[in-house]
Amino acid sequence: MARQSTSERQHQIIEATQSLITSKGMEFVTIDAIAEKVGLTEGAIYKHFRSKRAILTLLIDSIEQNLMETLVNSKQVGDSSLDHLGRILGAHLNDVEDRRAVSFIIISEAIAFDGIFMSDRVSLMLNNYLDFIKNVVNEGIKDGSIRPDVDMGAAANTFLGMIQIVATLWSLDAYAESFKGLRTNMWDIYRKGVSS
Amino acid sequence: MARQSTSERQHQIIEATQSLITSKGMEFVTIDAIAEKVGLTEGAIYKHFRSKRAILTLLIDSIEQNLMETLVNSKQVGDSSLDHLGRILGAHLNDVEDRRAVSFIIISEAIAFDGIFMSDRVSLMLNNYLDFIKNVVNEGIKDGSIRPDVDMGAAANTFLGMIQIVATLWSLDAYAESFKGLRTNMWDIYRKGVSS
DNA sequence: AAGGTAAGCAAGCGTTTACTTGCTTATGAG
DNA sequence: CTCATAAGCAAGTAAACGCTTGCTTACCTT
Repeated sequence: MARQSTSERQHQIIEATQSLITSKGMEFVTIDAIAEKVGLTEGAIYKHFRSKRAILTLLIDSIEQNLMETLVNSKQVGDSSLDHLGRILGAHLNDVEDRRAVSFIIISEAIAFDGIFMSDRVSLMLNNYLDFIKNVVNEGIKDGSIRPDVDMGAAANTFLGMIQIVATLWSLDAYAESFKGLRTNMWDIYRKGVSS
Repeated sequence: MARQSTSERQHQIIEATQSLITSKGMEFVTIDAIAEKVGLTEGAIYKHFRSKRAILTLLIDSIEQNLMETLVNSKQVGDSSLDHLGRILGAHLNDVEDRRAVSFIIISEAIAFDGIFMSDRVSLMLNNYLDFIKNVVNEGIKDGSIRPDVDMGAAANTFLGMIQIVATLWSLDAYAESFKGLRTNMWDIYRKGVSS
């Protein structure tokens, strides 16, 4: 109905896209579906974005930002680096539970989309993420909460793996309930695996 | 050129499909591309399969079979259940290195394809896989190689997570070299996490 | 050798989908 | 109030893709 500015529309459009991905899956993300969700026509979308790729690119930018904010914000005073990792895991699995875990769903799904370009972008995001985790692990070795012979890369990979598999299984709906226990129990295994 | 029987063609077709997925990604898997790879025309594919879905279904059947064979075959005499897990991990990561890890790539990619149906099939496969691992963990608790307070579900999930993340990163080409070390180092973390 | 079965091809159909075009109209600056 | 700007719509284009059709031809059985 009411006309709105491009910046507002852009925001609505990436929100709609995000919502479509989590609720229906990547295959249902068409310009038409996005337009309908926002309350516009297909053509109008192109007043605000040059292409579908541009939409997805901005979406990934926004996801990466959220992701990194989660990483930074979950650190609390008095936490060892190992505690920090535990909180990050908790925060991510919360996102998964709350159906806000586009971050990790998209990793799986976006890969198959738009060929090389998208892969490169997602790959960059993942490497940034892994670098952050590696850094936390490194701090953990310094502050003594993580044993010094742990390989940072392996620790970061395993950590991300735990999150991704939960997101994957959830998105397949293989799940439903068995969540709360899982979080504690997976963390228990990881913690014992890396703590000194 | 030469005519061939449906059973042979079916085999060639799922091989070609598998190869397309690993080399180019799910988006390049079209009937036309498959046909070209096999050396046929599009129409001829439909002499051997009712639909694209039928091709993918048979492919997943074949993948599941390979997967389960790997699980069973990697057990060696004298191995504890924990050792068995270690060998399974090794076998899977070998597959990833050898670009034969369709099993895990497809988990990510096929989800986005063909809606609910495919998801259900993949979900079933994953649950079968996880059940097997849970069982090995359970045996490990009995034979004393795994500590008794480890949650079987969490242990199985974490295990699968390690494999999937490596496959994901590899398929994104975020990798290349840093592989050999990773295998040992990830296993080191996992082992310490679950062993008694 | 004959005939039927089924593998194969070339062409086309119908749908989906990203994107474009030509026009209308709301909005905000001067 | 005026008018340029840009948001929006309806309709259309072109390409991709799954699948079908009508016909041909290789192969196996008898």
